[in-house]
Amino acid sequence: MRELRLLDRPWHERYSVQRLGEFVARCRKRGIAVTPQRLAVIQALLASENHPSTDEICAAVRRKHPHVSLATVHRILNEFCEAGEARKVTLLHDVARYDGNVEPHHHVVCVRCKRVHDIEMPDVEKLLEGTPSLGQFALLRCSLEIEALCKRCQIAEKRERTNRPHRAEMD
Amino acid sequence: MRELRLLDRPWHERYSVQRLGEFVARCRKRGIAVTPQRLAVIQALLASENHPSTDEICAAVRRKHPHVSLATVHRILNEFCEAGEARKVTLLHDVARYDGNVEPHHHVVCVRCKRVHDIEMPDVEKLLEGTPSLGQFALLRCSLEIEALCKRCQIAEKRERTNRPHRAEMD
DNA sequence: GTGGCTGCAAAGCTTTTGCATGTTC
DNA sequence: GAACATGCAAAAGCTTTGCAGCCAC
Repeated sequence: MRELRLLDRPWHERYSVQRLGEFVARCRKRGIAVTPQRLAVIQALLASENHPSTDEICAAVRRKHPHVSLATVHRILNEFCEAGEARKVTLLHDVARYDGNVEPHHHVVCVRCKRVHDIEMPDVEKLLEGTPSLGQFALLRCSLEIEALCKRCQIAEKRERTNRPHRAEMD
Repeated sequence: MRELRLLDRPWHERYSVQRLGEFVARCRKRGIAVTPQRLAVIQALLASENHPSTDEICAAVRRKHPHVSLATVHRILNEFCEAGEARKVTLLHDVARYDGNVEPHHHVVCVRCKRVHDIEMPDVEKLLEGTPSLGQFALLRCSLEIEALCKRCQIAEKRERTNRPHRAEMD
């Protein structure tokens, strides 16, 4: 399998320009107001090639709008994730979680209740064979995180969707 | 690829018993004192099939040792991770990190400085094809997290290992 | 003009740290 | 007995929330 490669800068550039161009239209469609703060946050987010923390985004935003509050950046980033404008890299970030199983294995995570279960998938480790490094990174090991919905949360989501007046919600 | 499966309880049981049996010997080998608190934590960790938070471990430990402090559980779990007795499921847990790229893609993470870079690996998405669910979990999407060391940290680690162990650098 | 958005400050959580005391080897 | 581990409480981070004022639509 020889498809493993870092996403490069030209790709990133083209993607960002396109997303930025669509941003206002997407907000309108979702009924989200287009404010200077939201524009500044999406710009900072798309400009960054690291995966920035709220603090870093806030610092970038403040270079042009020094008055912007950290709390607002938090609120905006959360909205963006719900709206599909951004993705939280750290699904399980709120509390540290530990695993007594130190053998190589992978995880299924319920995106709603954050329950985690181990899975076995021996072929995944092979993905790294023959690729000791990637750009500046020396590869050590890999683990697959499968996002899922557990039974209990499937039922809860269905109930919520039928009971509650529907927002435009795309999966 | 038909190897995807949840790790089941019998496997977990056997593994835990073995690890627990080796625990004291492993501590001796590493020069870590065997205290009642550390024993209670490793027991709680191996007994759990969820991936418990520090708080949950502490609650489990307190059922037998009501005096144990949450700070101690934190300290012990961190030690266990360094000693290879446990694994932190949430590598990037300290701060929330966001990604402006909402297309399916994967990540390389430097385990030392936590720098993250996007990677493309189209075949990985195919791992889930033909497996809509696993046990109680309805699968949605997956993302591969490759643990690695970036150039800067490779150099830093090498320096640390050859020089005497000074840990005076942070960026 | 109105409903939603923002800034500020305070509160809420999780995790870490300092220090005196207690334990392991 | 010496070095290390623990408990407690306080501090340190990150994130969320309440509320008055402001702005996009």
